[in-house]
Amino acid sequence: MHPMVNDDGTAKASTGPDTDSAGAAGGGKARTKSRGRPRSFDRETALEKALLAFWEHGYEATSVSDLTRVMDIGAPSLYAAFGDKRSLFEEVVRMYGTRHGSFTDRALAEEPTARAAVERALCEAATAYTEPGHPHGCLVVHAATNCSTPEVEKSLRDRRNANIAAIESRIRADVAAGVLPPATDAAALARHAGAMIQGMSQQARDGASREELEAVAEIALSVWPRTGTHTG
Amino acid sequence: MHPMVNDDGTAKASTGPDTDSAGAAGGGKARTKSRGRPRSFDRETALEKALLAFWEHGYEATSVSDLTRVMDIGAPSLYAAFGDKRSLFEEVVRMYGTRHGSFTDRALAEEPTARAAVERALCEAATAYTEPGHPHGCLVVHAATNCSTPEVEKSLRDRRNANIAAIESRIRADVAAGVLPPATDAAALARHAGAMIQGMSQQARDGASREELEAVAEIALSVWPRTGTHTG
DNA sequence: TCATTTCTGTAGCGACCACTAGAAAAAAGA
DNA sequence: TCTTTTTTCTAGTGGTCGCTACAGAAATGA
Repeated sequence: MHPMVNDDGTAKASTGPDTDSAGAAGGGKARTKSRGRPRSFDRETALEKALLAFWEHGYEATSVSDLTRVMDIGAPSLYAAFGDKRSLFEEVVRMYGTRHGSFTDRALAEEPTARAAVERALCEAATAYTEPGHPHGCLVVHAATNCSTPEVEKSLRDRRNANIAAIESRIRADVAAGVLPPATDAAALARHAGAMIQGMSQQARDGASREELEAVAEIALSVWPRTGTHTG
Repeated sequence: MHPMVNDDGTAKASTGPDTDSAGAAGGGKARTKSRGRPRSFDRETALEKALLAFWEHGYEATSVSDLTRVMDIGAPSLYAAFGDKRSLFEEVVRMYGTRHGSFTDRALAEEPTARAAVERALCEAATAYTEPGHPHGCLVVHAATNCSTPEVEKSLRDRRNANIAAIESRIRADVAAGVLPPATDAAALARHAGAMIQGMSQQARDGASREELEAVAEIALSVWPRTGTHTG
């Protein structure tokens, strides 16, 4: 009845037996074949379809009936495989995070300075938010604003604020390392970058092209002292 | 049956007679007393309540039953006075525009330079978006994202893009007047300001304080050459 | 007083919402 | 083959959506 998380990290409602399951004392994923009727659809493919639907229309405006149509499965199959609508959305958000929404984290981890990381993040935002093949803008920014389910709204807001906190922490590290001047207002600079990314996402939704967003990003970047090693 | 616009500029469904109405040849608003049972609520007060509800929860997530509750009127009264839900929302957006959402237009009209206008707009945005007594952020930005009624979504998007176009046109005027260098990318600079305002609105929704937004605005303003006369 | 006009409350319309009971179908194990 | 397990399809559940028919209430004009 209740959703659970199984060994491949995905939330499921009733996939996998409710009994002691695989590898209670064994070696993990020994069970390769389940026992009953096999699923007639590919779970990940269906999840991708759900991602596109939620990305385009948001959590509330995407009805279960919309979902079953684009995923091409019946409602009972959806509920059996993904739990309820909220669990499905949470799983969609997780997939979005790993596939489309991790460029800022990657930039913060891989670039040598905060300045270079933000430069790369803004530049990649311009690309990602206008990429063909999926809706424009950021799902985390737009899929649960004005949502009558407060928990869903909060979960996305937490992700947005966590992103800004990560930028701020990277900036503080540079200040501590002497890469940025000690008087740097790390919180404000991080919030500026976050607001910029979110504003660019809104602009992408409103029709701005990649080139236009890149021009915006370049302007926004000029507020940073040029101390990084990443030369755009 | 069909909504109509009467002489005070407000959209109404069946307020005012369908006959030749007041002042077909007379002096305008001669009719002060209507004929039937008088309305038991103040139309503007009810509209303000609707504004707050739509502002907080957005177009879709605010149901007619929510509206009748906060406006403290019955559904038939709502429909008689405001038409359907969409007309009511449009009127709410108009009220929002005149009461809360015109600071950019005012700044563009009153400040001597584009730079000063954007500075004032960003500063007033920080104040307006965090003002107590009403929801944070901008209704035009947040009330109809992920809306399953495309016309409503488009109407707010048009307003956002019109705002940016107005900024761009003000910048072009300064370029033509020699206040800004000829090489200025007016479109990008305007879009940057628009994205900044929208990002600040999102930040306000996500919990940023007025002071935090002002710090962001100050950073964002540093991309402009300091040629204005408005000294913040 | 009475007819006319307009608004208000009740009560409910069909459509859609998220969700599910129950039976048939398709696999594995005995 | 027969049982067990799981998924599928059909057909709904109660609830809410935006919206309205209808009758009574409250005003004006005759």
